[in-house]
Amino acid sequence: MTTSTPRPRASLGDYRAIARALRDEITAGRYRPGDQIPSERALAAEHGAARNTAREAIAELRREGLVIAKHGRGVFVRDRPRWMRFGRRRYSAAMRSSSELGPFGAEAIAQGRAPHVDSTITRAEAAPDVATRLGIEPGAAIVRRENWYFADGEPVQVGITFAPWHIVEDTPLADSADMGPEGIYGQFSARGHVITYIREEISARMPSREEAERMQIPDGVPVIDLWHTGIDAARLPFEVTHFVMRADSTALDYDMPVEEQ
Amino acid sequence: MTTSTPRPRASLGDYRAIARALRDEITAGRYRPGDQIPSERALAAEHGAARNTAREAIAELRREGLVIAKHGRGVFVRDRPRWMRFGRRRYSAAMRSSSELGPFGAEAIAQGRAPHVDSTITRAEAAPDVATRLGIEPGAAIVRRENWYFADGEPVQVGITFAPWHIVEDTPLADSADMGPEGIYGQFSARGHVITYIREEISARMPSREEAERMQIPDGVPVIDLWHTGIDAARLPFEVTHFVMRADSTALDYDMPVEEQ
DNA sequence: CACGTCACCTGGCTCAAGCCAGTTTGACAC
DNA sequence: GTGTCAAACTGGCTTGAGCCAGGTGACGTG
Repeated sequence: MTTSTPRPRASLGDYRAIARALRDEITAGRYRPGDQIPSERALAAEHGAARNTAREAIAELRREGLVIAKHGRGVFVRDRPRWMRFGRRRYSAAMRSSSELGPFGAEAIAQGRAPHVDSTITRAEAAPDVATRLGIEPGAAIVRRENWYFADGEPVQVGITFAPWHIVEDTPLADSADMGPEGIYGQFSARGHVITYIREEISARMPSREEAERMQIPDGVPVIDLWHTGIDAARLPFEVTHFVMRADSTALDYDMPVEEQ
Repeated sequence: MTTSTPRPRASLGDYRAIARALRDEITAGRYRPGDQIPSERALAAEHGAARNTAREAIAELRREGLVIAKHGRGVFVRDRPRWMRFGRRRYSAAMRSSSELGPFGAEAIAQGRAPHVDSTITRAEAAPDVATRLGIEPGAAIVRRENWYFADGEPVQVGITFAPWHIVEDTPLADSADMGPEGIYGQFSARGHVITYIREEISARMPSREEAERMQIPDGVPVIDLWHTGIDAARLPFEVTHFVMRADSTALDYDMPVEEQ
């Protein structure tokens, strides 16, 4: 300690107060999306607090997803990303034939964003998660199709599709990224599996560190974790897809009859 | 500074390293749910770091939802909460008549947890959010039924139901918590609105500070934000409910036909 | 004009110290 | 035995210092 001053107990020195002040200014529109907020050092001076305290206030706003810090550049108010909505209709035949882009591309364009998909296709063995949903034995041969979906160059969701190998064998499903004009469900149709019912299991959680890095998810943004199962007219599951979606830019939207079909 | 020692740059002094070490011990089962992990001071000593650094490591684990800190007592490994699943069936007539508890109570009991609901019923005016979903004018008279759902005494979700006043007038819906044996949808049925379709708009986000406090949501746990609309056989919406659910203990589970009914 | 380089910003992280407020525990008085 | 109260723990928060690394722009040199 420099001197033995009893530390005058700073006037307000509360990181929550600083956070609140900033939050208010942001929500009031004094700082707009993309604007830079004062630096940690400036905030500290302004509030008569230590830099660490200002830093803690900023950490709180980051956790809330209000701001985003860029090393060496500053802290900026987050853009409220545009929402992309997905629901039951993305699987309908109408959607399928109306667009070469698939449901993701169609929604992206509807939101004025440029879609782009990266695919990696491999053969694999069914993990228990997948096997139970497909009604097959764990370890059975499957195809694994990992798709990264980008809007305006930003990754917004990943979907990993699994299907039994005996269904996809000798079709583009087994090894090609190009699903033709009818998309992936057109290919399954051609093999006799018309998507008729879907099951969607939805939860949310914080991304793992790895997911946060690969999807460039800022602090304070959760992900939607969605297991989708495609079921054919014979009530047999033929495909499951595990989606992980940025929750700040994705909403799910379902309408359905209440009673059993 | 006490002296002008050049600070020997701690051996590892990385909060991420400490966090990783702890995380590994937790996932490996060395610390089990409910166990107390070493105190901030002990961790710091153990790793030859400053207490602040150990503290930062713990903060990371809290954000990840792995541990929970109790002031004055210590830091404990979180119990993995049991999941409650909700889906389309909770609105079905079968569910309605089978249980006096409603879908929440039924699911809680299925999970071996004791359900409990707190209700506050008021008359209000429709906010734009609500009005557009109900297809009425903003500001129109509505009933507002706020329900807090508890499992084993812990609040796990809130649902605020809104319905037009002209529908609920002179029924228990307008002012009573007791919905009778058929539950809330039984009451709507009696007024000519049989729930036939539902629309569910789902997203996820971090809880606000206030929500986190009222629902006792630990750090690092997001919430599922669900707008539910009840639609009758004439395709008219008669009720909307805004749910906020702890995402670490709630999953949504829908199965539905792909095509329009 | 192009290109480097360097000062000066930014946030990221750490340290060592200290005060405060909850919680537990055990010694001591009654 | 029962109650009380203080000591010794816990986490919560703050200070002010310092080093590091990324980013930017002015300035100077070729």
